Amino acid sequence: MPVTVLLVDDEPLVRAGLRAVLAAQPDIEVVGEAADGAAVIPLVRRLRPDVVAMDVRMPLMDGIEATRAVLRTVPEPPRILVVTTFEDDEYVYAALRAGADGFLLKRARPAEIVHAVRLVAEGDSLLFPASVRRLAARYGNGDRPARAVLERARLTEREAEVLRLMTRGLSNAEIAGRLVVGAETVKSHVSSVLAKLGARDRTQAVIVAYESGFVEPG
Amino acid sequence: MPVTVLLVDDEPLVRAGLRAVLAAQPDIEVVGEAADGAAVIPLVRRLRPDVVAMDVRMPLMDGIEATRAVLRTVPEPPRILVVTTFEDDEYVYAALRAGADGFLLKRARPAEIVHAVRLVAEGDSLLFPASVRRLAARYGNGDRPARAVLERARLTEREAEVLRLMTRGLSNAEIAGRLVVGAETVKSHVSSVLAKLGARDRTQAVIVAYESGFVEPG
DNA sequence: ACGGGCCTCCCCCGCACGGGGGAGACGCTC
DNA sequence: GAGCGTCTCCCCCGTGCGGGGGAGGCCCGT
Repeated sequence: MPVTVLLVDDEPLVRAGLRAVLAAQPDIEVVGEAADGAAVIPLVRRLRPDVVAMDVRMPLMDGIEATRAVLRTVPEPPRILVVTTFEDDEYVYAALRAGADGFLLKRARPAEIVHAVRLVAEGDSLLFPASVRRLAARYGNGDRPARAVLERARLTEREAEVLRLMTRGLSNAEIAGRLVVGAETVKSHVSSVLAKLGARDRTQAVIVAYESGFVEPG
Repeated sequence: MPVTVLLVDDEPLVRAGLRAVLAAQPDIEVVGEAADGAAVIPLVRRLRPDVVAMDVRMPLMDGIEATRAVLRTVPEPPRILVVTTFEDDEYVYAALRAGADGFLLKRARPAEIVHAVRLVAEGDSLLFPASVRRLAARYGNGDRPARAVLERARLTEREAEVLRLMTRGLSNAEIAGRLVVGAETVKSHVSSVLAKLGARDRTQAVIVAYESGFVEPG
């Protein structure tokens, strides 16, 4: 049973490119396309794709709104992979708050694109992929509703515990003391957390934890 | 004009100790004492201290509630320095959300105590003092209202900008690229931010930024 | 004219961090 | 019994990070 993907982008060229890259994979099937966010919901209901590759900038309804709409109205909604350009970086965090599961740069190499679709389809998050790391948002005056992204990041109990302590500002050594395990063990868990979250370092992991609602701040 | 301090702790011994340490300083004056949070508000209104050294655990009204009450009801409220024990670590973040300006361990050395009072009185924050670094909260199911602690942390424009980029997960080199300055310059600003926030590393700084409302997450 | 704050950049230095490997023990499912 | 995931710990290694200094230029207020 292949991964089914719905492409949403206002540029036919981009859709064609994505289709070409993804359809070349035996385990991925492009089941539909849409040119605007407004058309996404009925398509999702009908096609029930596993993943929606969602462009950010679109004429009628942008990707953020569309993401929010899909997640709010469709039961058992698909994973949302937001497709951005380098210029859209300010939308990254807004999209995360809207409930997106991953980000992908249009200029990413085909292998990265395929990888991202598979990852998100499997329930993992891809919040700071290598190609997005250089991005940063100016603001991101976002939208309140945030889905618990990390719940689907497949963190194990131990990893979640380690992440929680990371969000309290503890160093690896301090975490080791708290959990009464070796420092090498903590490093191991931290590495897993970073990989699963797509974070480069503990700071990015903590940011993801806050933005995704893993911790509730003031 | 010396710094005026109000001591709030249910243990007379602790009050006496704080009084002895602080009164020995020529620039610090202890103007009053209270044994419970419930007695704080009228005392603050009457004495108008610069700093309230507030214990966390107290019989009638704890330090968190008292902090919130003071900041809500008193115009031009004093700075709140929360005095904790090693066991009270779970209250640290709740206190921060309530609007506290700094934290201090009772077991801290006299010089550290004096330093903390001066820092907070000057408007700086002391959120991760050296003596509190080993602490960590389990949860911190806190209270929504959070005062903009960082507004009084005396960050310069540039420092605030650097902190903002830190909260977006950027490395020093990336920040340097964004601001079109040298990497050494960024390091300098980062160090200033860490010092002013009492943070040990950029991760703690980002946590403080989130907890204090410097960034609004999802 | 002088000081003070801010921004900029420089040096040296130690260390925690994170990547890339591997490996043994346990419990689970098939 | 074999396989898998989790948790635990180990190695090496590079480097980004942060502390500790310092220093020059700029604006601003007195």
